[in-house]
Amino acid sequence: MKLTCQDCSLAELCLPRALSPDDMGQFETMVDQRPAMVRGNFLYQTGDVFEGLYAVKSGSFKTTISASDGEDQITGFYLPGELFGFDGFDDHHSCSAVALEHSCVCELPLSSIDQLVVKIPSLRRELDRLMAREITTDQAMLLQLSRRTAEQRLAAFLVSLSSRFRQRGFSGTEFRLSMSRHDIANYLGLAAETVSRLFKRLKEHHLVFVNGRTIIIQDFEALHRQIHGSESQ
Amino acid sequence: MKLTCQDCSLAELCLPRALSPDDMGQFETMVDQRPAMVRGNFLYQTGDVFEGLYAVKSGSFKTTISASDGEDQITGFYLPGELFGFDGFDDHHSCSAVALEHSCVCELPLSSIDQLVVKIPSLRRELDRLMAREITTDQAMLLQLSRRTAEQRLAAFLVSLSSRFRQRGFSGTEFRLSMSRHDIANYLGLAAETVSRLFKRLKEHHLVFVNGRTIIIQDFEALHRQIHGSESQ
DNA sequence: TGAAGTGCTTGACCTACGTCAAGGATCGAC
DNA sequence: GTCGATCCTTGACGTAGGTCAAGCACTTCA
Repeated sequence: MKLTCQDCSLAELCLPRALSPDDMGQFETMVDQRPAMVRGNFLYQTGDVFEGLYAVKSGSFKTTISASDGEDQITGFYLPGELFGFDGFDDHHSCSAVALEHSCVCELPLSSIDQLVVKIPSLRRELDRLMAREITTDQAMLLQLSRRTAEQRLAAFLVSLSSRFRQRGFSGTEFRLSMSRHDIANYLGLAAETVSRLFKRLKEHHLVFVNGRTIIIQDFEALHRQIHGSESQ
Repeated sequence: MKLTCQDCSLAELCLPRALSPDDMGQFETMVDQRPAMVRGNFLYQTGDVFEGLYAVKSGSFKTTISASDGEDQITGFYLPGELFGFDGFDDHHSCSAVALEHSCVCELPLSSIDQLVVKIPSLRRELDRLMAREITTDQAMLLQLSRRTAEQRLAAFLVSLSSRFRQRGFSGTEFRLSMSRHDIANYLGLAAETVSRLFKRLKEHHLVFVNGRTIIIQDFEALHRQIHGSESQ
């Protein structure tokens, strides 16, 4: 029982957003809905042959690259409506994608992409745009990691999640984290203990109410201010 | 007086590498050679409308994103034969490109790209590949910045430059850095003083001979070993 | 209802690297 | 050649955040 893209609640956010109703009809015949995945399942792994792009339908994912020694590095988190897998366009995936919770994706197979972009030039443009955005967010993250304090990184992380949830029609001030403290720390280039201490401080200063993985943003302005240099205290 | 792609010394490295002789003929009618640039000149700046991709013909470039406060973050260095500007596919450039020395680029205008990829499907595939590689290197850099010590980062930087020079037919063991200590530090998320001290140590341990911007790699193996955990001294 | 596993928090301690400051080397302009 | 400006080096010192260790709070499974 397949849900059409037109009926999907994510239609406005997902890839077909850029398409005319006509084109969308063509588009959705190409999209495969994949079986649901449980927490910890791999959608693909480093080195796997590139087969297509994926859109998160429900749940969430992280992508990781493996450090030759020791622990992996998380390179991104993906929420419903977000497209990922661009790292594979060079034939093989350079990272692995793991479900963070019970999740479901739609696949846009490579072969379909090739056929579709010929018929729908605006799709090609949209894919370029998304790929460029992937580059841009990675580079913004580079700046994060090398020029921001632990406090600023966590603030930026929360603000980013908040705005992505809001865009998706969820609350931007109250949400549940699908990733562990450990994952957050890894992504932000910190130790899990540091993240824990920072959450405590945010809570004490009444910027954010934190209870386990439940987040309620209380002072959005102050959080925003923290991202750049301004001392909070 | 325009040099054709066929006669260019970089033909084997640059974008047309993936093309048949026939296609290359078509390709090179579309490429514009830009006037030479001096050190410090901007090829494009953050926010500029995306006009096309650039291939380094001679010299070198850095790309930077601006931190809202204070100093910019360098996101990449580009050597002869390398293509850059992918960050602009989302309509506007998200970073600035600056010449590090007297340099020259070829431009592949966006309009030409659109025309060409229709006629030459392998070009489209090659562009996708390069864009994916840009994502992959950015993500590798994320790992660098969050999981490696200063020493490991500098070793990785030198090894990367070395192999890129070698690929381009230059010596992989003896080369001149076109960027300042400050730029290297910025790129690697370190202080310039730290980079200076690290070069001193590499020299003392006879891994690399360093004299100003001249680099001679003496013990490639040991340098390689440094990239991953193995303690040197 | 308890036992084991996993994730989170907190404290005590330590170190890699940043910052500040000063001096030396190099380069380009005239 | 010499005067500035820029770049690089070196030392002294401070600190943000890592590491280690222990205890707590869940969830899951029987």
